[in-house]
Amino acid sequence: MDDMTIGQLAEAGGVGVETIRYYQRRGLLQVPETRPQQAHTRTVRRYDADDLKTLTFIRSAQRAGFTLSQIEELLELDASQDRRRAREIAEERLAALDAEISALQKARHSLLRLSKACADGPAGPCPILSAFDH
Amino acid sequence: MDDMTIGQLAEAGGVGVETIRYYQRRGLLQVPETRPQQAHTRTVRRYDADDLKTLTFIRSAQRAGFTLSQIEELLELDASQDRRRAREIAEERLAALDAEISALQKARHSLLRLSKACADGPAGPCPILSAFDH
DNA sequence: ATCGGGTCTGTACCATGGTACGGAGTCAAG
DNA sequence: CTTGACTCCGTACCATGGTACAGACCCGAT
Repeated sequence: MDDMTIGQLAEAGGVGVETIRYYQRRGLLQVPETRPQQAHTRTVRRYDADDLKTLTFIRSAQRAGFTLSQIEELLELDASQDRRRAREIAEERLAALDAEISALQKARHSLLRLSKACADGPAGPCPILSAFDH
Repeated sequence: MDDMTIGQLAEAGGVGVETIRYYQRRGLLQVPETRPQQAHTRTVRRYDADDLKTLTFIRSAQRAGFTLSQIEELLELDASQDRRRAREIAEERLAALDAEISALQKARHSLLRLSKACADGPAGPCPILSAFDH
């Protein structure tokens, strides 16, 4: 888990190498120092379990609907331990999430009706354009 | 409701004029003929209730998570009355919707836990980075 | 000592879903 | 018959979240 190359980190996090570099460019993941080791210089960067944890967090937060900008803020809050703001953000997203969930559930109902209406056999209507007319 | 200008259609559909033109470019809304009227030519295009219905459908279908390309296909299916394919698409989206809903519900739980953990007062942890660790 | 595969840096490009703008034409009201 | 608002058309630009090079370099195995 510790001391990975970028390729191994990507693999472990289930993303592509380019995605990691992109997160680094955005400032979501920091770029580890390329510490010259012993006598001869070392130019490949190494990543550890903390980096993987951050990466995993980023992906989960994305799944929760946060944008990368918001995730950036969350990572800063984690560093600064600003619990008030953290809570605020969580609750905002929570409210948005509830709205999204109920919108999706409405859509789900409409699609279910549509799918039934368009059952096989030539009879009856298959009113695509009216599918969402409540 | 009938015989609107593009601005009125946009207003009625709750979108911007540019959005309508964009949908036209994408082929989701057709561009009405600029029928020369009586003696003097008429160059502004006119829209009717059917156009509004299509526009409304597009927005609803978007809310249901369809992409504009999929919506394009749905509009074609509506024209051709291909009920088998229509049903297929509806059911695919339905399955995706169920997956999305349950992902959002998981996220919701995580955020709820986070928001509670980050309650005011200095005590206890506020583990942002671990918020989604199951 | 060399070869293949991974890494590094920078820059370019992609899809999606719009949004903005310029310059010309048109339309209805005063 | 002019003015102001709206339309038309083309083209350019935007944000988001990546993805794809190219041209170096480095590193471990053979």
